[in-house]
Amino acid sequence: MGRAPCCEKVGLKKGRWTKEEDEILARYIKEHGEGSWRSLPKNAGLLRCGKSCRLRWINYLRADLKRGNISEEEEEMIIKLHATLGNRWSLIAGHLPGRTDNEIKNYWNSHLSRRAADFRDGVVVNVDLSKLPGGGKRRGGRASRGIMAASKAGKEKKMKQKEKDKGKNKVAEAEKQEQERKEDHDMAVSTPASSDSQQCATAQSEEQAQASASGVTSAGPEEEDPLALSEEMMSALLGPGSPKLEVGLDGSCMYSDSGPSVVDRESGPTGDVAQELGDKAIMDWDLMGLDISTGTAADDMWDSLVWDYAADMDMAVPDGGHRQQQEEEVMSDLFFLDNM
DNA sequence: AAAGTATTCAACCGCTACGAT
DNA sequence: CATCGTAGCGGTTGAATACTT
Repeated sequence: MGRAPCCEKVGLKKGRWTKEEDEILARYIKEHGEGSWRSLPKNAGLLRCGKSCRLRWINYLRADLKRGNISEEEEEMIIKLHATLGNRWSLIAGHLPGRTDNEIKNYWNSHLSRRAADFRDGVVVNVDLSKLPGGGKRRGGRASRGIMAASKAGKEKKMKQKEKDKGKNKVAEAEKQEQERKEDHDMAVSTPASSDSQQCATAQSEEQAQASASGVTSAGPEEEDPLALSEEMMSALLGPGSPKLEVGLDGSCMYSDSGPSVVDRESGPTGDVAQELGDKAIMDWDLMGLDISTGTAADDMWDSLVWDYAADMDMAVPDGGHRQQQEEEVMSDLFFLDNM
């Protein structure tokens, strides 16, 4: 015997909520409080299922919801949290007061995932958009929120368009530099993410690429990298009361002893091993077997990230067949590049 | 101005975890 | 322990809309 449906579907309204329905729901919850979603629509006189009511309340009607565009800070937070938590939108939303999981999920899917996907393979392609069919112009489609907001005023619109183009140039410049760097370092090829188990590495790869794309390595001093790995951000990721993270000269992440508490070396957030060095605990971030070596200064961390592909394979993928498969993927990527 | 296309986002759907019985 | 009901989560869908041609 199958389970009874969560709500009586017959005769219930679906689709967009009307203003009247919103008012009824909001008024009812104001009087009776949240909960009992199954009985709520009946009691409130709504022709909706409880699930729909709950969703409408949580995602739209709650008083503490933040309206308006996602700020740069929030966007940065989402990116970092997603790199750590994956698609656990409710958890991510928990770190962003006033934002719902649905909103964040939508924002990710429409704004951020594509950006991430562009760099997912770690193979950054330098493409002259002007040489593409149509001169690389977009063929229709709704503008992003930022552009939409700017389009409210004609002058602002033009200004925003300029900024947009500037951003494109910035990305292209970063890609160009990345390409040059690749030519300089034959082995500096990042690994394509091939499974969920490499999500952390993928996230790292994304961040690397995004940091690159945002001008860390090429932009002038006026360009502030919105996606830079900040100490505050990482500390926030580790939860309240966590010590600050510092990036060591050798690429290891280091907990500063200035933090309010000492991190249990056995249960670091994502690090596999912690070792004592003086009065500091140093985390060697394994990152799912991907070795990351950095340059000599933490400031240049992203600039000088080197993904030692061969070494990774030896260490992380002992299985010969799997290794060969991944090597083929990389070769495939390179072949694709050659034929661009 | 109309048609075509891309994008956004509210809402739905299916699944699962968890508490109650 | 098994079953049921509920809440919550993440994936997906489709209408609305913006933009280009």
